[in-house]
Amino acid sequence: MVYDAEEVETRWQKAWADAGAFEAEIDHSKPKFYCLEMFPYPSGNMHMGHVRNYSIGDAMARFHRLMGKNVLYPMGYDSFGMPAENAAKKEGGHPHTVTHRNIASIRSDQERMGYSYDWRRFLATSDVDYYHWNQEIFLMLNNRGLVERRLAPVNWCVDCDTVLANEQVKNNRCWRCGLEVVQRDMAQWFLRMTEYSDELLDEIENISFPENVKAMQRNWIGRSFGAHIDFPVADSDAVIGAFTTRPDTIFGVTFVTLSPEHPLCEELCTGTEWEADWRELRDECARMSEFERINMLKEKKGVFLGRHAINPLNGEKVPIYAGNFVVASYGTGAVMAVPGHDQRDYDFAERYGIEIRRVLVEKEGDDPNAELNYAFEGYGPMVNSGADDFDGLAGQDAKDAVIAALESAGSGHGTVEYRLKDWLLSRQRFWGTPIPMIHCKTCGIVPVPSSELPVELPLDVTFSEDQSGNPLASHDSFVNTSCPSCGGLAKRETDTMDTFYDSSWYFMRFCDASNDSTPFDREAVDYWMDGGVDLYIGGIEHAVMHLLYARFFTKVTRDAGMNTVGEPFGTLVCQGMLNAPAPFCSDCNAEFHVDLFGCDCPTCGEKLGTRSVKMGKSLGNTVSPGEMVGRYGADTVRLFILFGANPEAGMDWSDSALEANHRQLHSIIDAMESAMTLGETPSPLDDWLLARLRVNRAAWKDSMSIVSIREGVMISHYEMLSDWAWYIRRGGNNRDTARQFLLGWIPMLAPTTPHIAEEFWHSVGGKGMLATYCLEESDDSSEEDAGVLAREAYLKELISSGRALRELAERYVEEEITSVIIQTSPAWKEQLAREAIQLDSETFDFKTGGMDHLKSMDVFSVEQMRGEVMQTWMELTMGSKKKRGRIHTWSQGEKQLIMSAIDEASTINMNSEFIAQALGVTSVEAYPAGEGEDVAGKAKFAFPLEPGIAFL
RNA sequence: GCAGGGGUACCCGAGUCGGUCAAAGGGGCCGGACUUAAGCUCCGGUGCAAAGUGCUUCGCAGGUUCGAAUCCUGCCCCCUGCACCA
Repeated sequence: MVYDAEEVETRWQKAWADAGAFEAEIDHSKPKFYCLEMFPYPSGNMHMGHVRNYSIGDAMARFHRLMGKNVLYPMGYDSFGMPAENAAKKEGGHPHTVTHRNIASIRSDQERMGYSYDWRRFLATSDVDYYHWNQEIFLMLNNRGLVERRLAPVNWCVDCDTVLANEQVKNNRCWRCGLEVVQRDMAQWFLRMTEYSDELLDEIENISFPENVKAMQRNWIGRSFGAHIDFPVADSDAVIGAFTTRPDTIFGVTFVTLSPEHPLCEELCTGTEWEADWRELRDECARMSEFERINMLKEKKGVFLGRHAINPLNGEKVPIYAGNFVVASYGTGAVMAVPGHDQRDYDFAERYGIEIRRVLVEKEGDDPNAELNYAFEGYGPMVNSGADDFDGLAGQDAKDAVIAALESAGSGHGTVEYRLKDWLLSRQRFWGTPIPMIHCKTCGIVPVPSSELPVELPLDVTFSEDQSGNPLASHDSFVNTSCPSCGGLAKRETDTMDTFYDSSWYFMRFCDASNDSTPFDREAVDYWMDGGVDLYIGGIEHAVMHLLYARFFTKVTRDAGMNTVGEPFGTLVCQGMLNAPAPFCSDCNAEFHVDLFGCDCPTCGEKLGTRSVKMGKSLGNTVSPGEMVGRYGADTVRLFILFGANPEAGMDWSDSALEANHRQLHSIIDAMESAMTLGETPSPLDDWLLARLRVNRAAWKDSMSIVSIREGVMISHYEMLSDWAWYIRRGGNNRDTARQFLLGWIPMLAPTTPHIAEEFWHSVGGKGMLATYCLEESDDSSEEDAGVLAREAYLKELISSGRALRELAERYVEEEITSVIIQTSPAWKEQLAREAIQLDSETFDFKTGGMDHLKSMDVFSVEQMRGEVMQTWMELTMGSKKKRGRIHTWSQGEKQLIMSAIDEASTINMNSEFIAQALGVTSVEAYPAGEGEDVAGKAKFAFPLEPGIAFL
């Protein structure tokens, strides 16, 4: 067949769309399956990373449709954000125009791939009919006390001209543009996500996210249990509150350290001889870039502030320092320092000559006064507390006792600290959801009433390169409004929402995407999201940000009575990197742009090699999906992507592998065509082929169910084809069998290569449309199949060992090899085998009773055979040093063959022509060893299912 | 430093409740068949040795076992995330 991929693919894409094949509705009679990919930011054309993401999702959506599930598989666009705004500036247009142009482009790329989305549920977050509901939800959050406006030091990105949330700062750099962020004090909107810290953390245990994602989230939330301890400052009213996870070391406190930025520092040392040193340290820390700071901090540095703090449990006075290693934003920005049991404090104390006191021993009975030459950070019994109540207590008991003492003394309490901060939501940008708040001089800040939503972004704004700041702020008709409360003149909030807000609930909107009266209907979300999205696929880069925000939103909407879900995502799969070759210098350990292929290293001058690295614009090692689809078709590209590696694994782009996959499709096409021309001759091969279908299909379902798509494709696109080829080679020639086989096989091709599968389906006269077809057969393994398969496997094995032997035989046989004599197992060995299998199935203990049993058997009575009989028996039951007994290694089917007394010799003779051909000889003859001449002394090798083979 | 994941043949990559594992599958390479000719398709080979049973190999070094890619201990290396978090 001439395979015109584009013609076939676009034809079926149209047919599927016309038939509404992928439109999903709530149907309680079927199990649901919600398959979702992280929706894209529409930046223009679809890239290979997208192709991988969606090909995985589409394969799973189609697979689950085949399995009879009611599948929801939607697509939309995360279309608010900076790039559109920047593009608009560049071309002097409006982000809305840019966005819609990009959406049209990526959508048409997706359609060309044939992804089975329910396009009726399309959404774009920058459309009013979406962000209207962002605002509605914002009011809900506000009502629930989860919205807060406060002055706070925030991360500011000069380049993006906006603040960033903590999650969006990586190594002190902006996650989007990479510029270093600076700190600013600003009034900002926050969502109080920390209200949900515990639930967000605790429920990680119960969701099936990959371990690394779970670890990152745990890490990010960073809960630590400990105590808050107040250290009064001597001769002052001031109190230093410190957080510690180790209250059991409180008697080892020999100084207290404040972060240089701590407000108490100034208060304590102003006007004293120590002020100058502190100012210097503070300024130095403030001045340092991230890079310097990391290097600097290897050296713990501090200054004495001239005052002392009082340990509330023993009244001891200890010096107060400011230290460069204390983080202002964690805990209280003050640390009780225990050099004996904290390495950082130890280093610091050593440097400044501060006492290092042991208050824990490693194990009971150790010398409480043994000198410490390193900080012992483990748990052990308390010593030297100066109070008998504590000495001897260890671990949690010790902590509890200290906390209780603090609480009764009124100078501290047990507490929990989190690394997680509230979500800084506001952005000083145009292209985002306007925060529905109004600033009124008389009433203060007033929310826009729900009835007046949506607050729309004005379209009459011109963007230009030289403009800075947020155009909303200078848009009079947007800004000027009246107060909903007093009716007086008021101004709108001009900050917009972080775009991560948009993606925090879109998966719920998809359940009810056209609802124009509420964000979504509760019934719809409860149906589709029961147990969470069944399969969520996307990149690891959202492990913390998006996935955490989405979990937070799902919990809040649940608490607001909008659904009963709680956790948004059931199974999460993070697809691996897509790599492609790029020039690489091994000496400099650096990668270069593809333009430098074959050149010398621009740094050191060595010849550049190549290395597979992440596809990306910066190196130019990208591959255009459009071009590949144009050349080979969408099915080939999908096959390559899905067969190249399992979803989570990284994969390398390879042109030759892509071509190989294209050839594979051609082979499958040829197989389909050859099937149409078969005759009507039944043979035992027919049973074999259909048994293979059942076995393969069962294995395929298992693999696909756990998203091991690569294993699934190996079966559907490779194993099945080899089985078909084997059937033909063996002389299979039955049209009915072929049809049955194809009707079973073609649906297995559909998840990966849906278009060509649909084409096949119609050419063999499959029922209805394959896209909506449902596999009903169950593939329970039957004993009959096992036997049929084992018989054929026996021949395959015979040929395979025959081939190996032929090569050896050639060295010994003078003339050209022309024939093969096969001596099969003598009857008595078969008898022993049957006996052993029988005994084994009765859980007979061969170790203790094996020999006695053998001696009771008839074969054993022939004296001159005893040696061989014994040896055979051992081979069957016990095996040798490195090989287990055959009864343990034979498959179920092989045992069946032996028990049913397969006549190996006649099985071989019936297939002698085929075997002869496979072994490259003109004749093959078989007989049981002992019933003919012992050719070449091969009788001794004859064993059940392993005949002795002689080449002549 | 902490946490998570890895190290398998020329390459990619399965395999880890111990034996059926010299180790699936694909790519590449080699050989054969078909063909006027193939870069097409099909078949076979691809650690060493060998008329079959043997040897060496799954990051390194030990250990458990009749038997280890698989289990245990220690070490080395790579990737990813967090990072003076008290």
